[in-house]
Amino acid sequence: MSVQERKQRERAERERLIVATARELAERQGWDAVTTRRLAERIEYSQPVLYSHFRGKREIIGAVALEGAAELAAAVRAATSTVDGPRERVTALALAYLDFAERNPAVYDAIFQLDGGLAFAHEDTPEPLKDAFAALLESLGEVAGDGVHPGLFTEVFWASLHGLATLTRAGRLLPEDAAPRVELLVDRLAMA
Amino acid sequence: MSVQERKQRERAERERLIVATARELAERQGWDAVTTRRLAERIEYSQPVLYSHFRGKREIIGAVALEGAAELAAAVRAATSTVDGPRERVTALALAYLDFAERNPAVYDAIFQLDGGLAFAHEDTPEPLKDAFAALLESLGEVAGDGVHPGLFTEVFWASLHGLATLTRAGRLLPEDAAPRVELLVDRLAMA
DNA sequence: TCCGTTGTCTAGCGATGCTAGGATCGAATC
DNA sequence: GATTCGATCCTAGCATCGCTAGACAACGGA
Repeated sequence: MSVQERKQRERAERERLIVATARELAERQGWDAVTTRRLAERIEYSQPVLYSHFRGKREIIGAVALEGAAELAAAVRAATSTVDGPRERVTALALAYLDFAERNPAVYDAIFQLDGGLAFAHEDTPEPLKDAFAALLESLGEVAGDGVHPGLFTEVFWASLHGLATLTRAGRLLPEDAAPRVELLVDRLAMA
Repeated sequence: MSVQERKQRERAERERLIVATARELAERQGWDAVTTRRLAERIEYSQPVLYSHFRGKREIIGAVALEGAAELAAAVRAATSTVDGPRERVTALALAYLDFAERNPAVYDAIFQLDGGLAFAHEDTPEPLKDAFAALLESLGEVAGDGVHPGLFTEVFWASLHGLATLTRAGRLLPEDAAPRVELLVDRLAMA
């Protein structure tokens, strides 16, 4: 029994190593640099080992995405928990969200841009993704305004943040004016 | 002289063929299916011919992006030109923008998601891209509100639309609620 | 001590973007 | 009209990609 448990532990540990290495490599050199060969070399195993843990590269991206979604949810909650006032919380949320996207571009891509083979907007959506949306909803639902469904409002606000994040990082928007953009967005969208 | 001119015409014609074929293939089967081999086969030339027109696949994507940007600008102007009232124009703009993204997903990706090797937010940004932004600015600048820079407002509104477009198409948002999302966005962001 | 399972690696497949080098064709010159 | 010469295009190939088959070794249980 104990032998099996040890092997399971080692296997789980190796899986964490794969995900962490993929993430680090992606963050450092971009997802294009995350090839199965390079990844295998970094973890000091051969390529086929990766396929004993994941179906393919997509699933590895998906694993990074889930890990990142949990961190994003935590970051948002941490940023809003210490702030008084609904409107101020929303501002803090927006800044925390954009800050996360800026500091973890590869992870952000894994969550929202790349195909990690994850389901969205269904009941079989992985828990971390639903929880990340829930974290947004907690603060944004307060400022949806009368007669506006909190979920709908959260979707719209989230989409705006997502647009700012991706367009900025893709070089479509200059990062200098990030602050006034957030200010404008919160001023107009948040009621109360 | 006439011989050279004919050759130039034929060359330009072939270049258009390459771009049109790449676009059609991308729209039909996704950008992943647009390989240099398949593209070469479709235009009935060998692969190296592509490289006598473009530096590589990136530049082909860029060419599709420029063509698409011009069409997007035209679509936005067409949708807004026949509408009375600033607010109504903005609603029409938003719907036209999202409609374009939905009906030309591959082209939209080429413009805003993929790396087409294009410069943005600089003075050396290609004209069609600057003009597409200008087309948005024409209608959005009217509803920026007092003391708000029209360019900044346009950026924020555009980012919101971009977020809705990409999240919807990536399966992150359900398409059913598209209409109320737009309504909410226009209601809150547009002043006047 | 032997067997069988489990785990890992080497080697290779088809496909990718891109390029070198030779063949071919047509226009200009004698 | 024959001949050169440059432009144009294609065949063939390189390195790399994601992924997999099959050989091999290591180790627990009989």
